[in-house]
This record gives sequence, structure tokens and C-alpha cells, in this order.
Amino acid sequence: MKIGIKDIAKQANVSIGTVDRVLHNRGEVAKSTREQVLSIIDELGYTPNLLAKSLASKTKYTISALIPDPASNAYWQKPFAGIKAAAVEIKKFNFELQIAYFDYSNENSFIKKTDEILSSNPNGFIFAPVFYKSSLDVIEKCDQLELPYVFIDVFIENCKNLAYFGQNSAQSGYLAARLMNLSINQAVSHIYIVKPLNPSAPVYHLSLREKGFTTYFSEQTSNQAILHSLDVDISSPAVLFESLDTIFSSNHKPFGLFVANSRVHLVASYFEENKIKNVVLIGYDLLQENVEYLEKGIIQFLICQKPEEQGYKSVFALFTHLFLKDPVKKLNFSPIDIIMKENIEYYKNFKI
Amino acid sequence: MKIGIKDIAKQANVSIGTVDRVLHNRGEVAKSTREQVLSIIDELGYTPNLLAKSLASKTKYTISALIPDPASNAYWQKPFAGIKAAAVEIKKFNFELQIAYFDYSNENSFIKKTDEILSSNPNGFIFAPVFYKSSLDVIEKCDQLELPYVFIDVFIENCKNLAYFGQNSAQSGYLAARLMNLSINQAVSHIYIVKPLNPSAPVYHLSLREKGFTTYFSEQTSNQAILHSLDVDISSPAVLFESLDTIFSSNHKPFGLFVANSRVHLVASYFEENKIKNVVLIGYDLLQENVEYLEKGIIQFLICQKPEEQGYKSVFALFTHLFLKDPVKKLNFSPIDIIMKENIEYYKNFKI
DNA sequence: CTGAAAGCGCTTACAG
DNA sequence: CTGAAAGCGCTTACAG
Repeated sequence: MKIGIKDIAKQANVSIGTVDRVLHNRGEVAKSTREQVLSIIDELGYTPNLLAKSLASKTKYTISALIPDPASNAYWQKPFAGIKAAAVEIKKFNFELQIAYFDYSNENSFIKKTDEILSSNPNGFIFAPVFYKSSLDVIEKCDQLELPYVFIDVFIENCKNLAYFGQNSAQSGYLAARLMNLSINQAVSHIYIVKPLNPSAPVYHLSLREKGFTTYFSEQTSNQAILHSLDVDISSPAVLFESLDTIFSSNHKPFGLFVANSRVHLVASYFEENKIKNVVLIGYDLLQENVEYLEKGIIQFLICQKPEEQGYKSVFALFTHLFLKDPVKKLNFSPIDIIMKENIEYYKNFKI
Repeated sequence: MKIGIKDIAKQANVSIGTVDRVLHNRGEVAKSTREQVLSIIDELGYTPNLLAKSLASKTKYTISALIPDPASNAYWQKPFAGIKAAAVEIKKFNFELQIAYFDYSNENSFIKKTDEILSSNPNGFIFAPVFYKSSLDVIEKCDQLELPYVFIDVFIENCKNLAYFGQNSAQSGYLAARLMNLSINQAVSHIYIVKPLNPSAPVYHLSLREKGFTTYFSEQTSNQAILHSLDVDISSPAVLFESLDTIFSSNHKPFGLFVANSRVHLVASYFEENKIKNVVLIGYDLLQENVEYLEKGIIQFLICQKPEEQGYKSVFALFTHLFLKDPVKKLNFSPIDIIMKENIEYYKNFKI
């Protein structure tokens, strides 16, 4: 039989009120009775009934999340969906989620929103620390407030963050390179790394992906691949298309292109328009447009990182910490999924 | 403010007891008051508080699961782990899990165990219907008893099963063929399909995988691949090794081998022993041995189907149906994960 | 056919 | 420093 607060009260010859006091370190309890109760709790192996606890408790928890605005950034719709799904599930435990957005290309909006959130005194905070310097400020404030915080998508080292949920960016680039290499069947192949530039936004994990990609090829002994870099402002299709025109009319015709973020569909649209076939195109993330080009066979591989799951698990980490008071694993890398035309079907829908 | 049973009782000028009666269709309630209460419930948008419900309710639920013995079948340790993990989570809602095993190569053990389980009157039943005919009997009995049942791993069509969690076997074979084809860089390549024979056990989904594999190549126009079948009793390594000796000393030296189940590590051990390199080896499932050969580079690809998740979700489907009384999606195909040396790291540990 | 009351395992004032 | 009591939103006999 499951033992409860009542059982231990009886054993200790005290009231359940006293048991509760030692359980939660509230109110004064005589040292002797405290120890007595503690030993009985230990002996009987008491574990609290969370349902009853939640039902009886009036305390509410607020979790704040701050991410790039999903309305203007298709990728972030996915972590967003995961966060919302988790929020629904823990609502019954008196958890409320407040979600705010910042403009990915405007550091000030990030600063402003974090200020607002911190002054609202949440019980936990999830955010994407995409702006390095501002994020350090936020982190310092959180530490001072003893506010538990979770990093999502972007990782900053040496912090007291409760957890991190995201990708191992370098490894995903490394994997992309392996896939590219696998496709090579010519003597010499020109591979282009399309580097999306965005002067106003951070690109730290993009450069890690690129680094992983080049690392792979530098490790190959019988190297048939020649790597080229293509720095373009990918936010402007016109500029991108011009760059692509250049390389496709050059002497070093591309065998394959690697686009280190979710905007690979822009390159794909260029391929489609110009009827370019048999060029291996590898990119990131299951945006609707990317999925379509994958299904059409224009994109060969998409690397995906379960962004919904990252959102979902970020919320749950805080729930585990705040409510269950259980330990949380700090470093959580998502699986690096390889998505092709032949298995896309089973990755389309996010559930749980 | 969240509205409860009390609020609707007040509105309807009845006691909470009466509200409860109409909510659960128990006891007699005057038709007029019933309709009255119902309309108020509808109007106020009442949803029950599951925590309170669970706390107050004395009803226990028992879920029975029947799978091949994980002690003698490494693959089944994974669904088993998922089932147990889910069981822990729903324990707090008065759910108990009873798990039984049968011998994969002994149909009678399956029949015997199902009889035992059905006569124990569980509230829900999860099983792997690996023996087609006996399973049909079980299904009929479940239907008669109105016992909800969930298929795991193996799918039988046209049944009233609550749900199915498993793979799309043919598609996974199709994908494996695409990966094999990707690796081909020779004019003519001999590909061997290793068909694991097990006279006493069913191989239905294995043949689907093989079919998917051959289908892919039959669709290719510029076909450089020549397919061969290798029927071997894979349960006996000696026999397998002999067959491999034959093909490796033949005129049709293998470019690649496809093993349609988790015993691909046996073939890998042959490769290792005979120092066979540069032969593409593709198999299934993240058994420890397979993982090791993948990391050594002897196996190139493992196709994986999230078996832990299948177990986990099977239990949750029953929970959703029995406790939450929410609808359950019937056909649930797992993602078909492509695992390589470069991304294995992030698939090793099953969590949630 | 319907209501009043006890209880699930906790938390939270309140009284002493 | 400690106990008795009310209450969280339900379920479950019991009485009428």
C-alpha cells in the first residue's frame, strides 16, 4: 500500500501539519520532532502524491519563453508549436506559459523583451540566446534573481543554465558532408558551401555547421571534392540568384551545394526555374517549402533537428525542476535526422 | 475561472451528485433534469479536472502487454523499455501494467499466454500479433469481450484494434534501396538481399522490407544494379558464413548486402573476420552489436524505427482511451530513421 | 429519481 | 512550536 502523509504522522505521533512543515521546511519545528519525522519518512520511503499536491496547492507557476517571432521566421514556428503543446499538458498542474517574441534582426527588441519578462517575475525562463552580448547580460540577471533559465536552439558555454535543448551544429554539418561525399561519383567534384549572410543577425551556429562540413572533407584521404565558399545575402533572392548564375556559368560547375540553413528552398527555386538537374542539394529543416522541393527531387537531403521537440522539452525541463523537483539533464542534443524523399512522410507531423 | 462540477450544479439547481450521474450515465436521472444539466454543461464548456478525478476515484485499470521475450530477443528489449517507461508515468492515475512474454519460435506459447491474459480480464491489451492465425483468434475474443487492443510492431488489417504502432515495412526497404543505390559508383554492381529464414517464426514484415527494396531497383531506369537473393538460416552463423563464402568467391562479388532485420551484425562479424572492406552493408535496428559495427564503419547504414517509442505510445493510446476518453489515432507509422556513423551518437539513448 | 456526506492526499491559514 | 479544520474537484456509497 502506498504510504502517505497521514501514515507518517501517525507513526511519529504528530499531526499531518507538522509532517508538512518538515517536508517543506516551513514554520518552526522542534529539532527533535523534526529529526524523528525525517527518519520515519526515510524509513517508510515516502513519496508525495503529486496529484493531491497539485489539487490542494494554490501556488501558480509562470514560465516565460522568448523566441524569434514565428510569424516572420518559419523555422521558429516549430519550437513554438512544441512549447505550446507542452504548456497545454502542464496547465493542469497550475503552470501558465507566457510567450514573447523578438525580431531576429533587431537586437534591441531582444533586450527590451527580456527586460519586460524579467520584471514580470516568472518562475522559469526559456530563451534563444541568439545575441551573444545581450544574452550574457540576461544570464547575469537571471543568476542574480536565481531564476532558472533554459537555452533553446543556441548554446552558450559556462553558464548556470538549467538545460540546453538544441543541435550539435558542427556534427550536423559533418554529417551533411558525408552525405554529399556519398553522392560523388566523378573524379573531381566542385562543392559549394552557400553561406547565408545576415549582418544584423547572429550566425554562430551556421558557421559551426559550415565548419563541420569542411572538416569532413579535410579528413578524407582520397579527396575528389573541391570546396568553394559562396557568401551571399540570402535574404535577398535576387542577389542570391546572381551569385548562382555566376557559379553555374563558371568553369567549376557545381556538383553539389550545401546550404547551412533552412533557406535552402531559395536555391531550390533557382534550380527549378533554370531546370538544373543532377546537382546534389543539401539543406536544413522541414519548412513546408523545403519539403515540397524534397518531394520533387530538387533537394536531396534535409538535415533536421526536431525543433518541436526542443520546444516541448524545454518547457518540461522547467516543470521537472520547479514542480517535481527532480534533477534535469543539462546538455541535450537532438537527434540529427536525415530526411529524404523516401522517408519524409513519417516526419511531417509533430506529435507529443 | 475554471468551472467545475459545483458551478454547473448550482446553475441547474441540483446537487453535484446528480451532475455526476449525468456526466457518467450512471443511476437514474429524470429526463428533464438530465437535459437541463447537459445543456448547462455544454453552455459553460465544462471539462473535468483529471487530477481530482484520479484522486477521488478508486477504480484501477490494468493494461496487459504480450511481446516476444526480450531476454532471448534483443530487439524486443526496446519496445519493452518503452512500455515500462509509459507504465511508470501512468501509475499515478491508478494504472497497472502486466507484461507477459512468449517464445518467438513457439506459437503455442503465444496461444497459452493470450488465454491467461484474457481470463485475467484486463482493461486493455497490447500485443504483437506475429502469428497470424492465432492472432485472429485472439482478436475475435477481444472483440467479443469488448476489450480494447493495440497492435505493436506487426499490423493485421481490417481489425477493430484501437491503434497500431509500428513501421511501414515496405517503405523502409525502399529507403534502404535508395541508400544502396546512392553508394553505387560502378558500372555494374551486384547487390545481395540476405533473407533470414526462420521456419518456426513469421517473417511477414521481413518480406515486405525485401519487397520494398526490390521495388526501388525495379523502378530505376538506368539500372546498374543486379539483385541476388541469399536465403539463409540466419539463426545459425555457421550456415550463414558458408553462404557468404560462396558469394564472395563467386564471379558476382557483392558490391553491397542488405539484411532485412536486426541480425545484420552476424554478417558484419563475417566481414570483420575476413577483412572485407568497401562492401556496403545495410541492416536494421540499433542493437548494441549493430551500433558497434556501425561505429567501426563495417555497417554503413542502419534503418531504425523507434521501437521504444512504439512501446511507449501503445501504452499511452490505451491510457488516452480508457482514462481520458479521448479519440486515438488508429494507424501510427514510426519515422524511418537513417542512422550512420555520423549521427548514431544522438539516437543511442531513449528518453520519454 | 435525488441530495447530503465522507473521503482521496495533500496545502493552508488559524488558533493556541 | 504544534494541532485541528477547511478546502482543492471530484467519486462513491447511503439514505430517502
